[in-house]
Amino acid sequence: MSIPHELNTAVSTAITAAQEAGDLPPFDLPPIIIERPRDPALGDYSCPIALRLAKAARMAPLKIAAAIAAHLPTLPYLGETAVAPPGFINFRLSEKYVQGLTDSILDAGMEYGRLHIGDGQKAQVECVSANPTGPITLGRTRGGVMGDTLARAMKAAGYHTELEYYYNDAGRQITMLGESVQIRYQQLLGQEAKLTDDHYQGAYIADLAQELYDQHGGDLINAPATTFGDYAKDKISAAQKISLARINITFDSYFNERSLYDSGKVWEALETMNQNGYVYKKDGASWFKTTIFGDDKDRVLVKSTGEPSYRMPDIAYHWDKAERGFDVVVDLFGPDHHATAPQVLMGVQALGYDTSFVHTVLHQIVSLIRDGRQVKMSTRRGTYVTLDELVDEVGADPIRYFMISRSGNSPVDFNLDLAVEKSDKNPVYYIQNAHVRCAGIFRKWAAAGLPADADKGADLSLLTHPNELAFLRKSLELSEVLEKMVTTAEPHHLAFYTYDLAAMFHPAYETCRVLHNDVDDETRHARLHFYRAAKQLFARVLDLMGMSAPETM
RNA sequence: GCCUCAGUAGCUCAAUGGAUAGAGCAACAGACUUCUAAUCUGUAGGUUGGGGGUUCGAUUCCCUCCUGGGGUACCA
Repeated sequence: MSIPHELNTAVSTAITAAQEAGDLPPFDLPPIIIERPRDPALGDYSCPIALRLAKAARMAPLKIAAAIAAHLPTLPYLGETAVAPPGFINFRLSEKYVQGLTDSILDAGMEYGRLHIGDGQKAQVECVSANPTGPITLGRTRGGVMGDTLARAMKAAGYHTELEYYYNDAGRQITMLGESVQIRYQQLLGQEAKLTDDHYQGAYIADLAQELYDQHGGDLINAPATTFGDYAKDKISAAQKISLARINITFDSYFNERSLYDSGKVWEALETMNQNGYVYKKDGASWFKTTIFGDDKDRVLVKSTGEPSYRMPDIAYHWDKAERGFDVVVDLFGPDHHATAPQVLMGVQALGYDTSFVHTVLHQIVSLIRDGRQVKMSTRRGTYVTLDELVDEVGADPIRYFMISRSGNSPVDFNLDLAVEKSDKNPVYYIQNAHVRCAGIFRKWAAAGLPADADKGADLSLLTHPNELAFLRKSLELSEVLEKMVTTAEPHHLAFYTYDLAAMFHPAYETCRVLHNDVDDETRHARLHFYRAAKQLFARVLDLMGMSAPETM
């Protein structure tokens, strides 16, 4: 159990004990909150419960705080506990405990920060879910990085987590894809054929047509559009997987939209919604009474052509998720889906399911900045920048970092110049350089012929510099950050935390040298241990973000 | 019109209803015979869009107005 949770319990028992002793009157206990004080000088943790109890207890907050503090059980890792106006109870970790965090980090290794709040629970994160009709765009990339980062955090929190990609291999978009390739193919054969505005314009369409021509010559001239569509979607989907793998996103499962038709799930869902009284016919189409759920108008489920609208299979898909029994499902949607995401959940409710297990995470757009100016992109004209192009230009690590460097509610301005800059202005570089600096110490140590395990059994009480202690205190926060990420489904907390961690590391590196002549052997060994732990911790947090931890740069 | 996101330092953004609203960039002033200065130290910078309300306490919750982005298909 993490320290905030233990403090929570401790405060709770202290209040009960104070009440039994007659130091506090009886009252209903509101939720106890343990937080980090704004000013670290006040302590490591803080509890404002006394302020909240003032009214119910009819006592001055300061007196309540004192009564609680007097009944607190002793906890091994705590130093002093103080009561401060207007009524805070402030907790401070003992220095010995903080110094010992080096061992905690090294013992836990790549499991450091592990939580148990998700133990025994099944979770799913769904993201990207682009149609296999073109390259991965930056918007989908953002959702993918956010989703993958959340999935990593959820695994660290104990959830059995799978990352899923909903593969839209049915419907109108695939039809248009097939026709687009077919038309390009016909053009290669010198036939009169033209793309309309609804077709895909990108150069990759012509490339696919050329591939088919190279393989089959003119033999496909009478083949149906589906022949071209099936070929194109398989090729494009394979390319999408490769693109995403380049930024360390690999999916545990691909869910095919087509399977929802093959299994009859789509029509079964419609029928069930109909039986539950949520569907009616109008103008030859089947409508979903979303207004029952507060929508401003009803929505079409099946078009008058008899073809389901995109909504119908999406509902069936989420119905399937509900039946698969996940305890938590996280769905990531870009700004173009902000309106439709709630409609899908309404559908699941119309099917008789509680949808509170689904967390929809929305994010805003990504724009590229080059030379201080926004890069113009247009999906229609096919002049958008793809994930592959971005990886080619800046590499995977900056993409992973910058895509979670803002709250999903804020747009991301991806600065191409900054992303590759080798200086402290570039947060990616700044963070990774902390790991590099640690690695440098061990390289130098080995080059000097010193024993690799010299820090074994080192006297950790020599780690007394405020910069060292501040870094170690920060290291303890990882599990709290992971918990916040999981409970709020907000991955940006990890990006900020990691930056802060680096900002606490570099001052320690400047002030607490290892190999300098004026450092005595005892201190030298303790510090070597400190940097061993620091290196391990940066490897850990970088891994949680899907980034590399380089030895040199 | 309706839905949604945003409005916080010059700029880009943080801040589970708590203490003096924080970082980075930009600006200014300093620090290298260095385990790579690929960094550090310091200064300055605020009516949290306006106005109400709830609360012991509001950037945070509620109402209202203003401004900007996105969405508002029998496309996905």
